[in-house]
Amino acid sequence: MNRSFTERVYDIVAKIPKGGVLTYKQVAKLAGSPGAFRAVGSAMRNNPDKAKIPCHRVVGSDGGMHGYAFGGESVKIKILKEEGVKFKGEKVDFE
DNA sequence: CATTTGACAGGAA
DNA sequence: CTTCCTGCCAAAT
Repeated sequence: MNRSFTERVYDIVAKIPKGGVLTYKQVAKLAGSPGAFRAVGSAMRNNPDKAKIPCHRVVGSDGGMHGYAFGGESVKIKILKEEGVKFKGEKVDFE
């Protein structure tokens, strides 16, 4: 398991089901460091493989986004809607 | 080893 | 509701 925290994050994000969204905090927690949500964002920004890392399924604590490395936040929201995620204004609607 | 940075979170004003 | 500050963690330089 020579996997860095970031590697683990990629694995977790890649496992997010379609129509589902996890917060940076959740991903960080699942990755083993419940306080490393910042490192999670850094990993997403690196995004070594967008085809396997749906970073658009990772949102902030308020269900909003802070950026998207492949088109912009607007596109990110659009993709999530296409995935079947409900939106509340410009933020993901949890439930 | 020390410093800087970042797609964050939470609280205060 | 918006803006600023602080705290936390990991990777990069």
